[in-house]
Amino acid sequence: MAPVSTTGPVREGSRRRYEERRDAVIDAAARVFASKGYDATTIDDLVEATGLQRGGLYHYIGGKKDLLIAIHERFLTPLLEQARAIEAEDLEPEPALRALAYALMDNIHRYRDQVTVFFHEWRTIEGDERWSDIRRERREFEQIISNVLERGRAAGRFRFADRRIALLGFLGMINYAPQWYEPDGRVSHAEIAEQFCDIFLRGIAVD
Amino acid sequence: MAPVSTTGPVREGSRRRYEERRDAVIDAAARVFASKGYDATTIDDLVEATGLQRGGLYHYIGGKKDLLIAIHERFLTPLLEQARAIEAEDLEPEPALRALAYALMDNIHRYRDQVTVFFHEWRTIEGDERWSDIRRERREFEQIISNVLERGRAAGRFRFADRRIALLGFLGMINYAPQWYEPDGRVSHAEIAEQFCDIFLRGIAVD
Amino acid sequence: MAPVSTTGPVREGSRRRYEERRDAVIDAAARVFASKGYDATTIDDLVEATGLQRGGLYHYIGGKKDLLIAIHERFLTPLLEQARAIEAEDLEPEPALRALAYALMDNIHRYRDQVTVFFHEWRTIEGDERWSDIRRERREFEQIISNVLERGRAAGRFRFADRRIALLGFLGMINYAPQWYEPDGRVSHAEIAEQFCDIFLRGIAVD
Amino acid sequence: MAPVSTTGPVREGSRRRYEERRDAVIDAAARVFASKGYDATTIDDLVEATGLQRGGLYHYIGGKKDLLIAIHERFLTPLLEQARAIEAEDLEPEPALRALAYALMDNIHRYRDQVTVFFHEWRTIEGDERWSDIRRERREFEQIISNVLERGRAAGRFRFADRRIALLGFLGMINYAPQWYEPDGRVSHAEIAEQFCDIFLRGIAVD
DNA sequence: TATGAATGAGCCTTCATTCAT
DNA sequence: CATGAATGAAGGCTCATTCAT
Repeated sequence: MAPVSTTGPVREGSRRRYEERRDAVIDAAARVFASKGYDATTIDDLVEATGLQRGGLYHYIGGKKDLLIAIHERFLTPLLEQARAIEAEDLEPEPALRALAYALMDNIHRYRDQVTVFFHEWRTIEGDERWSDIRRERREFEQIISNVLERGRAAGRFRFADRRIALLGFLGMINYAPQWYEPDGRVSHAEIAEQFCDIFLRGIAVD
Repeated sequence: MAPVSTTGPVREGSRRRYEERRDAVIDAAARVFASKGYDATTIDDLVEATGLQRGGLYHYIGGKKDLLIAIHERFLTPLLEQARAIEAEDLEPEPALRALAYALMDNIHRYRDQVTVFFHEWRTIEGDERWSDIRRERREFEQIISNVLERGRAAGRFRFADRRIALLGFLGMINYAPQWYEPDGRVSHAEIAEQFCDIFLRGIAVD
Repeated sequence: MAPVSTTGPVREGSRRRYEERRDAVIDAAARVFASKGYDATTIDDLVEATGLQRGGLYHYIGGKKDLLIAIHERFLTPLLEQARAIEAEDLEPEPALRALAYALMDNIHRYRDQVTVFFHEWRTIEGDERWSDIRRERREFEQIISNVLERGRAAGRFRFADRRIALLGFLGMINYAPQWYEPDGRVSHAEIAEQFCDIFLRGIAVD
Repeated sequence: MAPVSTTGPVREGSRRRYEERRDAVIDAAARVFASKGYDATTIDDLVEATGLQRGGLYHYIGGKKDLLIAIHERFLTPLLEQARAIEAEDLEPEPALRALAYALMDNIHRYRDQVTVFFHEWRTIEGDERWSDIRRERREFEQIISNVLERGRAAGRFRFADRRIALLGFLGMINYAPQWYEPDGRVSHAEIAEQFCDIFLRGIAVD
């Protein structure tokens, strides 16, 4: 490599390469965790899945548990951004709920491994210091949906005996999907979101 | 007491005591697994939870993994019996679905620990030989619900774009409950089932 | 049972029954030890082999290790008696050696399990206090053979470079038999003893 | 050193070091097994004997049982090579048998611990998949000796009632040696082999 | 950066033996 | 004599992580 380019660009480049590899490690871990479970996965499984060596792996991760945190950030951050964007659009309650359902289902589709991992292993990181951040983000996401429900009710468009129960029913329909959803299945993730919304919205519709 | 009758009752009694203790072990295990997770639970945790010693524990279980099987049977068997009884009653589609929802929610309420454990750890027993039995029972339960949906549609009472998606939406609402349900919460499990049915049944109702 | 006979005969009878059962336990243990090895055999294996229960077994044995001692006494005592009897007969060296070889081979044939067990597991009881007794008996048996060899040499009938090596060669031929001998084999144990003697005696014969 | 050549030798070197240490582990295990017995030897005994720690030990072995296989290969492979070489020399029956006896006794002398271990513990690996390989090698070794006996008989030099019994007598003399042989004893292993051959060859000689 | 040998705590399980009934 | 539940020490093995090279 030429000495001229070593200072600036190279450091940029090496940092980028570092982060690319790190992301590749996280995704590989998500894949393995999703298929065997977190505890049943050994560092050697990750070594095999990443093509790195045991020691090399630790250049990219702090430890096995950190991967769980990283895996979660991987899908929750973009999901929350989408939800905030939808909220900012100030749509009518029905299309807002549909947009949120689609975003969530799209997230499940895109980050299926990551979502699956989190779904099964969140208790593992429950005691971790970063758990509160994750918890806050999840709460915020749920609050955005809850707000839409409330807006619909206030506008006389939605009705339900208990808003929280309605919210949890809505979330349950979609969040249960990682347990059965298959990317190449008969029904696409977008159609699933649509059909769930059809049922749920008619279910809470006034009239 | 005549010598003839001594063997019978005594053996009966000791067998009963054995099974009672075994059930107590399984329930204790379910409680601990539900709170710490299966992998994070050590045999010593179970020793502490049961009051037995390490070796004594193994009189009642074949191994740690067997507990997972036993825990599942604990709640799935009565649930399936209830579902079959409901099916045998030959109710109208709407009350049939409500009865099934109630049974499922009641099951979650009663066997909360067991359901929670299964929900998180079923993959651990996926490879086990007894897994196929469990799988079959679960399939049968789902089929019973699916049949109700089909009957409703055939009778012109229900409508949905895809029966399987509707089924999974229904199951998702309820099966997601172990993730948030608290026995002493504001809304009872019966009310939860009722509200979910209100939404879902209106959501798929014709008219 | 009539009260009259309880005093004398009954105690005799019960003691005999006790010893019969004890012997049955020892033989069953020898059979299992011979086939699976001492360490690999569990008390439960013996429970199964004897038809007794765990606790009941301990009425007949002091412990697992004691069985090893008992098993050895089972074959060594009669063997030594035979050897002493042969020695007392004051035969010529050749027939004396043949008689001893036959006695040893007969012993292997009769107490095959016991001999096999001892052959593999004698080190287990090496530290035991009763080991010295066993050792002494074995020494005495070997000494009897050694004496015959010496008598033969003194009489100008046998020749060998080293008496101990000759003795060990002779013992090796026969003692190695438990490793390959099968009771229903083509060649009987008596014929084996005979052929070994044919070879060995010609091998050390003067002229 | 040119970068190109660094990979090769270095890997060679580390592989060699690995194998050297592995052999050291196997020999240490043989020593301990020979003195205390396989079952009575704990992993901690091996830890102490090797200077490694528990986990480090498992870099070199697959498990305790694997050591037994490795220990056997350690002495059987060179023995079989020697036997094949002797066979290839096409010696007269008498010197051929002497050469084989010497090779076997030399093997016992050199790999005393390993032979002792195998002698006592072969049943432990009887069920192992690699057992058939070992069995085959042993059979081949015995067959080589058997062939010599047959050649001798065909040439009118040897006589015996049954070739297999003669073979087993010959093997027994030598194979029994690990039970009593001591390296620093009065008679060397070469002399032992010689004296055994003197007796056995005269024993089966024609004339 | 990369390697992989080494660590050592900790896990699940087995098993000979005891003892209240 | 018989039972079998209970004991508890000990064993083989795994695995996340470290660190000298």
